Amino acid sequence: MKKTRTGNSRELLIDAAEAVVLRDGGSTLTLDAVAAEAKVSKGGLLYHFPSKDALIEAMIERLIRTFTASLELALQSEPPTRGRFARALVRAMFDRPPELAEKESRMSASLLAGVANQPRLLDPLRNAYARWMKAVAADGLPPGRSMAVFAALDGIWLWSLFGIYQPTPTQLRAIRIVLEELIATDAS
Amino acid sequence: MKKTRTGNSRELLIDAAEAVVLRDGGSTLTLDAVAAEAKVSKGGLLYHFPSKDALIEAMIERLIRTFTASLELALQSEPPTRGRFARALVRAMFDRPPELAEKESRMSASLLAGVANQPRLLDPLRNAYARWMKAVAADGLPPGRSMAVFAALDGIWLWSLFGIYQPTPTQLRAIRIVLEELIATDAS
DNA sequence: GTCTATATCAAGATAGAC
DNA sequence: GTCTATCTTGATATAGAC
Repeated sequence: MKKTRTGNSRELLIDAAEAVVLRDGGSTLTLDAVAAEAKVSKGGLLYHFPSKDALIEAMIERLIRTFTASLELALQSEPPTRGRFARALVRAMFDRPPELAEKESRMSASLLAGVANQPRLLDPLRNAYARWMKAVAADGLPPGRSMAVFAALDGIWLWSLFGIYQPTPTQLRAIRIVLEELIATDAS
Repeated sequence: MKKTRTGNSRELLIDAAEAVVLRDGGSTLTLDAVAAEAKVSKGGLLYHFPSKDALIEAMIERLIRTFTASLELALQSEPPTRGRFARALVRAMFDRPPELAEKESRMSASLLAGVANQPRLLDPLRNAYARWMKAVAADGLPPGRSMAVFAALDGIWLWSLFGIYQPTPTQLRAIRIVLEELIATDAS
């Protein structure tokens, strides 16, 4: 713990930024709003994050860390048999506390939206996916299965991200069963 | 053809807006840029679309119409057996000319991004999904199958939308086969 | 490290002439 | 229906004091 640095302030500022997005939506993510939320002046904020992009990048990285953590957790309790990674993905997506999932959805949507035109900011996400896709490829199932499961989960995520469609709990259960069968069934 | 109205001008302006987005990205979709592209003044543009939101809404509606049309086409050549809608979805997504798909992806991403904070503008998309989900529910397959297929297609779409991950042709083929088997296989 | 004050700018929208 | 000119706002970022 030698290096406290400015690390803690940064985390607090990211907290504030998240609070703003969750409370008022992504379009209100302005430096003023974040500074106010953190009870800091804009100058103070800009000391830690020299630009708004830097702030957004940090928010994205935190979001990825959070998801990665719950994926790791799910992985640990999966037996190392074929389809392990796919099973962990399914659990990480479906078994997340609903209100947490809802928050992360809104956060993700706002960030994706704010960032879609500056592809560079999505690099951390791209890197994360590249890693996951490697795991998918090494998952031991017949070709395409794990990736199809991954895609389906991301499809549901997309619907929720932009409020495009809200599956009922029954529908979600049905989809989950289909995906789990896809993982469990032997190649045809 | 009695009502020509301002319809044609509107279409030309939407063409221009699309051209701007495709050439320079979504963040450059400004009234000035669209007006310049259409060789019209900003005032002229605003005569037809009283606000930028109105323009974006029209762009979204056109995009939905386009996709709906190719889905209808795919539907027509599918035999009316169980899983018809799911099969049509698969074909509409996979068999689209690649460079067209790429354009539509970029368009969609820019529009989604610009609009994520004003959920009302996504209403046309929500309505379209509501219709499709009805068709999915009536598709005749075991519960969750058609919807899982739909989700998987949208997941791949999401990856492409934001350039998150680019599946190889081999991977795409493998996924497609998995999905088609999911549609064709009897309930387990 | 944090603050205030200010520069700068881009963009949406309005008004009114033609 | 289309144009020019202008208003207004809201946001990023900088400069420099404390």
